[in-house]
Amino acid sequence: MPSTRERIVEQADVLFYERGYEATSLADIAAPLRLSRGNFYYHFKTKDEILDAVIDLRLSRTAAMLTAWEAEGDTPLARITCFIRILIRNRAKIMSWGCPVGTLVSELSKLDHIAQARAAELFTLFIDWLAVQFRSAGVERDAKALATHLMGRSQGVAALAQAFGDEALIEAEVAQMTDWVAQQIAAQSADYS
Amino acid sequence: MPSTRERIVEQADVLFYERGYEATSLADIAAPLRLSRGNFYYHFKTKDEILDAVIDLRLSRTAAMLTAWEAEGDTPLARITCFIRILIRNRAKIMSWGCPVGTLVSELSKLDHIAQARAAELFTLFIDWLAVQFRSAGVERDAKALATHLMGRSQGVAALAQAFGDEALIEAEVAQMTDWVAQQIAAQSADYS
DNA sequence: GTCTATAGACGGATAGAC
DNA sequence: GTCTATCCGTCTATAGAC
Repeated sequence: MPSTRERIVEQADVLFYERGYEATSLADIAAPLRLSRGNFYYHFKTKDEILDAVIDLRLSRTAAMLTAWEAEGDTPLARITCFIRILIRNRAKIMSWGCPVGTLVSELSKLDHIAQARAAELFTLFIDWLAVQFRSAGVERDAKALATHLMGRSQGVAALAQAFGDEALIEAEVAQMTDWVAQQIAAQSADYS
Repeated sequence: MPSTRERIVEQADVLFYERGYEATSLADIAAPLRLSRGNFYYHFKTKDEILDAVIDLRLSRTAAMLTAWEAEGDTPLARITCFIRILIRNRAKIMSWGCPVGTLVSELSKLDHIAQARAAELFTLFIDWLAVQFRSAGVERDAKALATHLMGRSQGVAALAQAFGDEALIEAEVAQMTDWVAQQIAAQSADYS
C-alpha cells in the first residue's frame, strides 16, 4: 500500500513524461488520485518540490535498473545490449512521448529551471555505467567517449522515433548500435593480439 | 521594412525556440513589438495560427538553406559537411535551447498538437536532401537510411549538448560524423573498383 | 488535546479569445 | 477593453488516531 506522497510522485512522474512538466497542472495530478488540492499542498509546498521528488524517483529507479543489468548480462557486450534494448522495450512510449530523460532535460533547459542540472544527472548515470562496461571490456582510454557517443545515438533514435512514429527506424538503428558496440570491443581485443 | 505580420512571426519564431511554444504567451510576442492586443488579433486569431506561420517560415528558410548548400559544396561530401557543421555554427544556441526542430517536434508531440506532423516535415526536408547527396555520391540503395541515420546522430549530439553545455562534445561528435560520411562514400566507390 | 491527513474555499495573477 | 477559464499557492475547517 503506497503512501499518498508516493502515489502523488508516481502520478506526477507519468504525467510529466506524457504531457511535459509545465503542461501538467497540480489538478491534473490530484484528480486521478481523488485528492483535493488542499490535501495536495499538505504533502508538497510547490510544484517544483514535486519535480525534485520525481527526479529523485527516476534517479533511484535508473540506478536500480543499471544494477539489475549488471547481473543480467555476463559479458560487457551483453550488459551494454541491455541498455540498447530499452529502445525496443519502450518503443511504444518513445514513439508517443520521446525519451523520458531527454525530453525532460530539454524542457527544463528552455524554462531555465534550476532542476535541469539534476535531471541531466540521469544522463550521467547511464554514461558512467556504460563507461564502466566499456572499460571492463578492455577499452581503457576512450571508455567515457564511447559511452557518451552511445548515449547520444540512443537520444537521436528516440527523437526521430517520436517525430515519425516509425518502429522500423528504431529496430534498424538498434541493430546498427549493437554492431557498433561489438566492433569497438572486438577492435580492442585485436589490439592485444 | 518588414510587415507587422512578418515581425510577429519572426518574434514568435525566436521565442518558441528559446522558451518553447506553450511557455510563450501572446503578450510575450506582442510586447517587444509594441503591439496592442487589438492589432495583434487583426493579424492572428489564435495562437495556433501563429504556430502554423512559424512552421511555414522555418520550412521555407530550411529549403532555402538547403538550396544554398547545393551551390556551396562542389562534392556530395562537401555538401553533407555543410549540414553537419550547423552543429558547430549554432553551438551556442544548441547548448542553450537544443535543436529548433527536435525540441519543437517533441513539445508538440506531448501536447498532442495537430501541428506536430507539419513540424516533423522539417526533419523530412533535411533527410530527403541528405538522401539526394548520398545518391549523387553513388550510394543508391541505402541513401534514405544513411540520411536518416545522420539526422539521428545530429539530434543525439544536440540533446547531449543541451544537457551538459559541452562544446567539446559537439566538436568530437562532428568529427566522427564527418569521418563516418567519408567512409560511407569511400566504401561505395570501392564497390565499383 | 495534539498531530496527521484530508477537504474546500479564496485570492492574485495570467492566459487566450472576442 | 473585457470576459472567462485556469492555475498556483494560501488559508481555514474537519475528522480521526493516539
